[in-house]
Amino acid sequence: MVTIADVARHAGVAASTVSYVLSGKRTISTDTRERVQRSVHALGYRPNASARALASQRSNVLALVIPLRTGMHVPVMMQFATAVVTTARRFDHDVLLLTADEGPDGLERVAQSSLVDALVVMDVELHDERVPVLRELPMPSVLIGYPDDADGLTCIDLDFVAAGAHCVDHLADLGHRSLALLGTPSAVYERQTGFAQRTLTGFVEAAERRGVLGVETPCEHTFDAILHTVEQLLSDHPDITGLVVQNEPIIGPLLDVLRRLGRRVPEDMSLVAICADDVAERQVPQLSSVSIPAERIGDQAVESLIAKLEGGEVPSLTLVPPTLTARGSTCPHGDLTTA
Amino acid sequence: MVTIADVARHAGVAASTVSYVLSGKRTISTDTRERVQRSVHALGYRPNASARALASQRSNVLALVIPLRTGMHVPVMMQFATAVVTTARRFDHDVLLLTADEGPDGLERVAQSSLVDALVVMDVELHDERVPVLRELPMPSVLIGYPDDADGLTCIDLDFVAAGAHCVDHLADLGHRSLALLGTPSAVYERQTGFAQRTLTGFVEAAERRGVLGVETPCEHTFDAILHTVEQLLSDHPDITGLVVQNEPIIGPLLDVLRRLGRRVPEDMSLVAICADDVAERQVPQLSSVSIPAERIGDQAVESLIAKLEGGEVPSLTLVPPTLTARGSTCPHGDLTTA
DNA sequence: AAGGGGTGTCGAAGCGCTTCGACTGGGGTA
DNA sequence: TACCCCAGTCGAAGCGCTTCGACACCCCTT
Repeated sequence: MVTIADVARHAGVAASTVSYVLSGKRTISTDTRERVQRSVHALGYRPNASARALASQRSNVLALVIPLRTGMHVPVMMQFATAVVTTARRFDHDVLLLTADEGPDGLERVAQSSLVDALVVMDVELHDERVPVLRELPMPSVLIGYPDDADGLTCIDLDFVAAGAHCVDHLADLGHRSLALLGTPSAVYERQTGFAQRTLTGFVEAAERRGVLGVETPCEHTFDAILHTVEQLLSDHPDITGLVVQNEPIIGPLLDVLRRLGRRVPEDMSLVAICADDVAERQVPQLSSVSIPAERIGDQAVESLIAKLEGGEVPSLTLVPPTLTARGSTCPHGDLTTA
Repeated sequence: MVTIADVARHAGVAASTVSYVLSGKRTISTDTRERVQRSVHALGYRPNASARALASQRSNVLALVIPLRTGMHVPVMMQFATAVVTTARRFDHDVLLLTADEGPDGLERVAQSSLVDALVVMDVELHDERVPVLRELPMPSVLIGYPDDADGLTCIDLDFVAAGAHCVDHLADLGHRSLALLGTPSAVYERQTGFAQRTLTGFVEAAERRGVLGVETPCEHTFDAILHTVEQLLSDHPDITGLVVQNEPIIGPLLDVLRRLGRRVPEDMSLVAICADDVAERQVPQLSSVSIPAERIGDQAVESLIAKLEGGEVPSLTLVPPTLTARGSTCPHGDLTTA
């Protein structure tokens, strides 16, 4: 392995000069700089990450904590992860992958051993036991999602309350008077997962505001569960004509179920999904949907984290406004002129 | 931050003694050991990872290179990633996440800067430009999947040739004489991705051996593409009664397509999938399938890597034998007594 | 001609740990 | 009794880098 001393010798300068050429932290004459750069190239020098981290107290590594929980939709998580890694690399940082099952201890471990400089935590629950740990940790962190008490934290999330409301508004605007929210598996609600709770809140509030019926039910992932849930729903509330779905993996089977029950989409049943755009576009008919801007949120998380590392101030809570794209799964219902 | 010197002072011993207590590399009297351990606890000491890495030339971090390529099935990749992280933690290692789009340079970067001790590389192509780099790198690596020339490498993979053959054998045993392989998107074949190529090879060879018709076609992910592909297939080869599918995301829509075309599964068309068990079990009917033991392969990859780090010898190529589980999507065809 | 202020470079002191060789003292052997 | 050996501990020397203060040297001012 070639060290900074080898480069210094080769270029005929002191090691510290090489360091300053590489970091740009002091002015170096053009002549010296170029000579050093040539030596770096010639020898194929790569700074040793540990030595650098030890001396500078910066590892240039971010921790990314991803959930491995039941009911989480994997492709969306991967989009977050990918965005985080890609953006981290833009800022010359690497990403250490932690799974949520290490819990709060895992955060303490990587933070207190100075393995990482900062943390990105996904899948935050309303009352998350990692939150107090994050508050005490001697390094910045950013949460994707946010707990009940976001004080002293930096959180970024899609505004799921608005997302739930948008769906209701869209359907209500089309004249639908009875709506249902087909949500995530009940385990997700029981964990008090923020995004699920908030969508529900937005859905319920908007339904009230618009004076329409808004019922909600969790839904598991198996075909039978979907079939049973929808049958139950439609027998309890036969007049439902608008469905909001926040549960990506059931979307395909749900369309089958509706077909099997003789409900055409959108003629008999309008449907709005909260899901990634490509999923919505892949269905037949294409689904009206509120998209999940995973890439944007992942980018933003890393950018905020880097800003905090450099001593900048970032807002405590950033809510990304949702956008609804109307596609072929929703259509007007009833006599709109009286609505 | 509390350092090893603080612990040593607190326990009334030398810093090196603390180090030896922690590493177990020299014998320490029970008395001293316990005193040191109490001090470690009392002060909440965590060794500094960079200092440790610098002094010991071991970072205790593995690199995991995951693909972000078109056509890859995300949930399966996450299963690999999860298994790798979990097993790495069992061996007291962490995992640095790299995306494949950093290419060979990314491998060199993390290896030569001593950021990691070893690498796990997923989604290996038959002629992978990262392979020569891996051969030269001064540290061990394990590939999940394997290139044409696996010499000097350590590779682990499901035996996809056998997987393809198993599917054919299963269908042929049931009396089917005309089979088709519905494969991955053509981009995956064009990249010369090992698993896709090998399944194809196994499928073709087995069809030949069994004296049955075996045609193959790639298939994109959109509904229209699936519909078109299947229609084309059935019009070119109307007598096809057995389908092998290696393309997880199309499984749901494919069942729709068959239904729409009036082919009942399994009465009119038997279907074997190469996919994760939970996906197979979620369908109606449940699918006969060859499962992808992602967890087992991920575990095995890390175990081999750790063994190599400790100087052990590991086989160059480990092929995990596939297992086929018959479920409700395959049934006998024709007059079996004459087959 | 003397003084002052940049600019560019160097040397040395750490960063917190591991590891090597050396030392001590107690127990066994000859 | 003299010797040796081993278990247990210590001190010091690094690992490869960053960073601080010091120091030339040159140019400009007065």
